[in-house]
Amino acid sequence: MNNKEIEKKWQNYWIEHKKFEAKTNDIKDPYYILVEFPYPSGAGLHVGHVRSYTAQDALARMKRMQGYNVLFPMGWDAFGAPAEQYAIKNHIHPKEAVKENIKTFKKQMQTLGFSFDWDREFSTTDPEYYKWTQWQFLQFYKHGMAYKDTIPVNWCPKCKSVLSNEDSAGGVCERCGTKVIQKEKSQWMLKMSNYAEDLLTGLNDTNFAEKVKLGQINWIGKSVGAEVTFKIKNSKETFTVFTTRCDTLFGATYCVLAPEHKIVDLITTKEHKKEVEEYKKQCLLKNELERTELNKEKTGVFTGAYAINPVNNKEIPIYISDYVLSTYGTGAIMAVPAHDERDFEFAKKFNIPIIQVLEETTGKIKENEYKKNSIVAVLYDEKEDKYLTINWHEKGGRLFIGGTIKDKETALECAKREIKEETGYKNIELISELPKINHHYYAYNKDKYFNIESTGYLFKLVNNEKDKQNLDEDEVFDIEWVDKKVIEKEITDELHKKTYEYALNPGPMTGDGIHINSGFLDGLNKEDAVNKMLEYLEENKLGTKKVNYKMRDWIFSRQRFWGEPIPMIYCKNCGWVPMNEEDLPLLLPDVAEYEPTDNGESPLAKIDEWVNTTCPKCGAKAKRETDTMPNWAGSSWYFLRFMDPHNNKEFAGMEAMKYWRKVDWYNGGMEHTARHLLYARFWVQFLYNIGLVPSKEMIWTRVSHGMVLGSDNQKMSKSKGNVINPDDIVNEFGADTLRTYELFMGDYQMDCPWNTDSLKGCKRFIDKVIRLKDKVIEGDSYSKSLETIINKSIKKVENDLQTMAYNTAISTLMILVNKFEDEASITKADYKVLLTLLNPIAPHITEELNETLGYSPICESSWPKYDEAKTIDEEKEIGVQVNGKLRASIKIKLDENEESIKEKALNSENVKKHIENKTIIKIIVIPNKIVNVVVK
RNA sequence: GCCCAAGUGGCGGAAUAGGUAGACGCACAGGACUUAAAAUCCUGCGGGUAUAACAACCCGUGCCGGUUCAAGUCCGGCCUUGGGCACCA
Repeated sequence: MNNKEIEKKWQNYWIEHKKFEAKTNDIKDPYYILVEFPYPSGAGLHVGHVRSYTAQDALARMKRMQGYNVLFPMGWDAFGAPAEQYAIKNHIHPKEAVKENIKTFKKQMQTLGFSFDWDREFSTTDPEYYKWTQWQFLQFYKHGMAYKDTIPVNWCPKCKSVLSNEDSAGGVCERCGTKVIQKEKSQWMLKMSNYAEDLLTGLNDTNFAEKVKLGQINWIGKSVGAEVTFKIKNSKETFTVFTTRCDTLFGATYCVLAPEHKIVDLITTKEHKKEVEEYKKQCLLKNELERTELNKEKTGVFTGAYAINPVNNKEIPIYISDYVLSTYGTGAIMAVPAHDERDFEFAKKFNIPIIQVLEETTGKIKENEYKKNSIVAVLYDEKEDKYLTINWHEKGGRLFIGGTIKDKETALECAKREIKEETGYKNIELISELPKINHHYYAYNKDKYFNIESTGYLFKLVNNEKDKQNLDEDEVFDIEWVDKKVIEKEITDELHKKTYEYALNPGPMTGDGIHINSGFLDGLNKEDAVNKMLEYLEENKLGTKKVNYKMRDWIFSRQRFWGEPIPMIYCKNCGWVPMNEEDLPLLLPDVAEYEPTDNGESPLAKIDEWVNTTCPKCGAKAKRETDTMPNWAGSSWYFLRFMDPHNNKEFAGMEAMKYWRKVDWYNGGMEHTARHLLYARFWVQFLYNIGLVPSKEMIWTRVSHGMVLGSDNQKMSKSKGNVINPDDIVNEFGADTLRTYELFMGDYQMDCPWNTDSLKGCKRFIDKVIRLKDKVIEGDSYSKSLETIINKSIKKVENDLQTMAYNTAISTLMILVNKFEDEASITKADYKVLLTLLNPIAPHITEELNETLGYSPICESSWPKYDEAKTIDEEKEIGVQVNGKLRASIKIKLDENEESIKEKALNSENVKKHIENKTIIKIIVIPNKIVNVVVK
C-alpha cells in the first residue's frame, strides 16, 4: 500500500469508530487541549497551522493512551473583514464563501490526521452559536457593563468608511491611500476597565508562561500614584492632576492640561485666548497617529493662568499641550522637568525653570561623616575632541577638576576658580550646569569620611591662554588632555564618572536618590518621600492616593456587515432597549450588497426591512442597532461552547463545564497572547461574577508557538513567493512525514525557516522505521541489549511531548531507530514500543505497521511504562579534567566509589603527564559526571 | 525611548540542576553496491598547530569583564537581530 491508501484507511477507521469522541462525564479524568480555532481564509491551511495542530494532536494522542478523557475540539472563527470584502466584490453572501472555505480547511485537516472531535465542530457564524454571543451581550448590558459612548474612530473621507487600526496603519487608508482623520462616533462599549484589578490578580490562578503573563500585565498597565488638586490664581476653578511621583511636587515648575480639558476655556486669559484657540484647532486636525508618532518635538501654548503649588504656594504657569492625553488619568499633569523626560524636553523648549529636588547618591554611607559642598568641572576642547583631566597617578588616579566651595562663593565661581588655580586655563565658557550628586567617600590624607553635595559643570575651552597655576604643596599631578576612550577606561571614581555621564547626556534624573529643596522631604529616598507626601496630602486634604490603568473600556461596535448584530433597539420613547432574549438569535439578513453607507454606518443601516422594528417595551416604531460586534467577541468564549456544543438551552451547561473544569493546555500565536487572552479572561470573569461559569479563570496553561518562515527566513507571503502549501507536501511525501518534519524542524516556541531538504531527512527516518519490520522476530519482551535504551526513550519522549520539546522527542526516536538498525534482529515488543512512541507524531504509518504485527490498533492501546531502574546505564564514560581542562576520559561503573574513580583518573596516561611535578591541591569528583584534578 | 525574547559549525538545532559543547538531522566530501541513476550502506565533517598515521596541544557558544575547581549555562556592562508597547505622567 502506498502512503495515501494507508493514511486514508486509518483516517476512516478513526472516524468510523469514533476514536476521538470526548464524552462528557466519562469516568476517566478529563484533559482539555485547545488550539486557537482558525479564521478560514480563502488561502487554505498554512504550514504554520499544521505545526501547532500537529503539536497539540501529538499531546492529545499521548494523553488518550495515558488514560485521559481528552477533549480536543476544532471550530471556525469565521466573522471578519476578508469574507466581507470578498462578498462585496463577488456579490455573494459572505456565509457562502465561509462555507466553502470551511470545507477546504476541514478536508485539509482530515488529510493530516488530526484527532479532533468533529462532533463538537461549530463556527462563530452559526446562528446557533452567535445567538449565545448576543445573549451574553445582553447580560453585559443588563448588568450595567455595556454602554454607549462617543469615541473618535479612524475615518477615510474618500472611502467613507470607518477603518480599524490595522486598516489605517501609517495614518493612511489601506485601500486608497487617503489620509485618515478622526471622526466622532457613538459606539457600544464594555466596561472592561472595571475588571483591571481582577484581570491582574486572576493571573495567579493560571499557569500561563511568564512572558504571556507579562504581556497581560503590561497591557493592563497598572500604576499607583496620587491625585493632587491645584488651585488657580485669581480664579475659583481648580484642577486635579495624577502623578506617580508626588515626592517631586516641590520640583513642579509648571502644569499642563490636555487641550480637550474642560477648564481650559474657563481659565485662559484674554491675552492668550487666540493662541489657545488656534492650538486646540490644530490638535483636532491631527489624527491619532500624528499625535502619537510625530512626537519628536513637543508643542504647546501658555494659557496665561497660574496654578498654586499646594505644598509651597508657588505660582507656576499652566500650559496646554497634546503630550498630555485627555484619556488617561485626569487629563492634567504637574510637570517636574528635573525628573521627567517629557517635562524636561518641554521645559527646555519653552525656557521653563528646572528645579532639582532629588540627588543621585554615590559611594558608601558611613557614620560620622563631614559635610561639605563641592564641584566637579568637565572642561572640553572641541577642536581636539579632548577633555581636561588631572592625573594623580598612584595617589588617586585620573580625575576631572574638583574642589570645595568656599564661604561666600557660588558653585559656579568655585568651578571657575578651581580650573584656573589647578590648570591655569582662564578662557572658558559655561555650557551647562549638571544635576547635583550626593557623594560619600573617604579621604586618606585627612582620615575622614565625607558626604558632599557636588555640582557638576560642563565648560568649553575658548582658547589655550593660561595664567600661572596656583597650587598647594600637596597638589602634585599632571594636567592631561585625553579623549573619550581614556576617560571611560581610567576615570573610575564614582562621582567623576557620574558627572561625566551627565555631561555627555544632558537630561532629567529619573532614578532614586535623596531629596533636596523639598521641605519636609529633604533627606528621604524616593519611596519614603512618596509615602510621606501621600500622608501629607491626605492629612491636608490636598490630594489622595490613586491607582490608574492604561487599559481602557472595550470598544465593542464595528460598522461592518459580517459580524454578530448587536441585539439592541432604539425607541424614541424608551431609549435603548435590549431585545427579548427569546427572540434571539437576531439573524443577519440575506442580502447581497454590503457596501458601507456614505456616513459610515454599517451596511445593515441600508436594509430598511431589517432596521425597522418595534420597541419590545412600548410597542412603538423603533430601529435596530446596525453596528455589529468585533471579531474578538466570538472568540472570547468559544472554548466554553466546546464543552457543551449542542446545548440549545444555554451557551453551555454548568454540569458540562464543571466536568471539563477548564482548558488544560491552550496553544496559540504570540500575537494573540495579549488581546485575545485578555478579552477572553474578561468575558469569563464577568460570566463567573453573574454565576454562569464554574471558575473565574477557565484557562490553565497558555503556551505560544513560533512561526514557520519561508526558506528565505522571511514571513511567508504570496508576494515573496515563499509560500509552502501543505497539500503539496502531503501529496509528495505523505502526512506522517510532514507532521514529523514540522515538529522536528526546531524549537517549537521559536520561529523557524522551512527547508525541504530537511523534510526529506524525516522521510528517510520514516522509511527506516518501515524497513525495520524485516528485522522483527517473535518475542513479547524487550531484547536484553535494547532494554536500557528503550526505557530511556520512553521516559524522554513522554517528558518531551508534555513540555513541547517535540524536536528532541523525535531525535530520541531517531537514536532508538539507529540502535535497532545495528541489531541483527529485534523482537515484536521492541518494534511495538517504537511504533507506539512514534504514533502521536506519525499516526498513520505506525498504525499500519502495528497492524502487520497482528496487534490491535495503537489508538486503543495504552502508553508504554518505563522502569526507572532500567533507564540508567551500568557503565559510563566520564571526563577527567586537570585544572578545568579536559585531559582524559575514564569508564566507571554506576555508583562506583570515589576512591576508585580518583585512582582511575590519576592513572590515565594523559592526566599523569599534566600533573607531573605539580602538587595536587584537591580532586573534585562529581558522581557520574566528571572529575577535576586541581594542581599547582 | 521602554519592555520581552534570542545570538552556539556551511544550515536547522541539542546540551534536565554550573560538570566531556556541537546530540539528532540537513548539506557537503570520499568510498561500497549498480551498466547507470535513484534508493541504501560505510567513513569523514567547528577552526588551527602538528603528524606517515595515531597521539598530543591551542583557540572556540555575539563582545568586554567578573564569580567558580569548572561558565553556552550564573553576575555586571555593552553590541546585534526579532517581537510587543509607544508622550499612560
